[in-house]
Amino acid sequence: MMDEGIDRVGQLVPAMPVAQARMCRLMLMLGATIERELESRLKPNKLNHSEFLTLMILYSRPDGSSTPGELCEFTTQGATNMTRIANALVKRALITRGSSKEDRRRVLIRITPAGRRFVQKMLPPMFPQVGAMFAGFSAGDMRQFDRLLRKLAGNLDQSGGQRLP
Amino acid sequence: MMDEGIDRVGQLVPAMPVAQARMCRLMLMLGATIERELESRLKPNKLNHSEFLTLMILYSRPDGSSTPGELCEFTTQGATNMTRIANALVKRALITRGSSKEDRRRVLIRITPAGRRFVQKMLPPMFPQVGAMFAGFSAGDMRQFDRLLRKLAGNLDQSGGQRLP
DNA sequence: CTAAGTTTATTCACTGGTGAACTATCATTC
DNA sequence: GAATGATAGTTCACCAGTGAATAAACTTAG
Repeated sequence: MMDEGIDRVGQLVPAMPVAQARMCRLMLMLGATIERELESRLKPNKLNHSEFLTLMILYSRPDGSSTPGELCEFTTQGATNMTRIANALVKRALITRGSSKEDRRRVLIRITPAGRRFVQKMLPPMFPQVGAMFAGFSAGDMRQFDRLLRKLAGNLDQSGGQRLP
Repeated sequence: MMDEGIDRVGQLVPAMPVAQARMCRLMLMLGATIERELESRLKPNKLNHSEFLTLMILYSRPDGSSTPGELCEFTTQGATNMTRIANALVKRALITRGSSKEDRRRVLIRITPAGRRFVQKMLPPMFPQVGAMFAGFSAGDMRQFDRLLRKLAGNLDQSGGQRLP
């Protein structure tokens, strides 16, 4: 039903790269679908996607700590939003916020033991669905898919990385 | 840099389907990246993604018309937001809003000649980048990628489609 | 025909995210 | 060692999207 739309636009505007446009649209749709699915799983835990991602990054760190700036970089969030995320997670006692000794501008964010327990409890129920997403994917499919996604990511880095004023 | 994070979480929580989780995260990242890229292209035209999509659907229709409800369905937007989108596009005279004769609850939305011209002018500058996204993709790659994306979409429809109370 | 239920769209209050301005600290240089 | 400039975070005002409540029109059953 989306394909027909793109085809028809391709007829009206013949210079359009139809196949690529279709892929692009597919990626956008799938990204949005997965995001909705994820958020619906997070909602019972009263987390949104960025809060979850932030918490997971901290969880994945051996020392369980980071700074707002670094978290912004890894989550591709603005600093403004990271402030709000940190506020929310601090309020729930999943992380702590303290100031660094060496550089008093920096804020040190650290996951708490309660935060770790929270993650360990929250993750497993999501596994079945993550598995189901890739039902019917052979080992070769997985390899191919990984390769193609990373190739696409590389191309996007190239063309999007033209950011020097 | 993301892979290490997932690997480490996989060590801490051994039941996790690491490969699938990685793909999932990749899809989310790519979806977000493409969306950002698209929106940065749309910004000079003072459109956002949903407004663009709405306009393109109307453009793709032979008669250039639809209703808010139908547009909600195709754009996966809430009715609330569609009202706002229509307001914005009407204000710019890219679409018109009129009420249906047969069913006076329905609102008829129709793209204007100015709207069509606008689309025809706006699209071509985006083509080079859409092409560049898939630079280095062979014909086989494109076929594989399409196949895998649609398989994934099918699986998501299955598990997400459990919506009957 | 009318009462109850359904569908279609809008309004309102709220959440999530962003850019611009601001504050505080650190680094550099004259 | 003050002045200038760069960095890290926060605050504020705004944009985009959502759920719940509402209004208007249609449908159906008695």
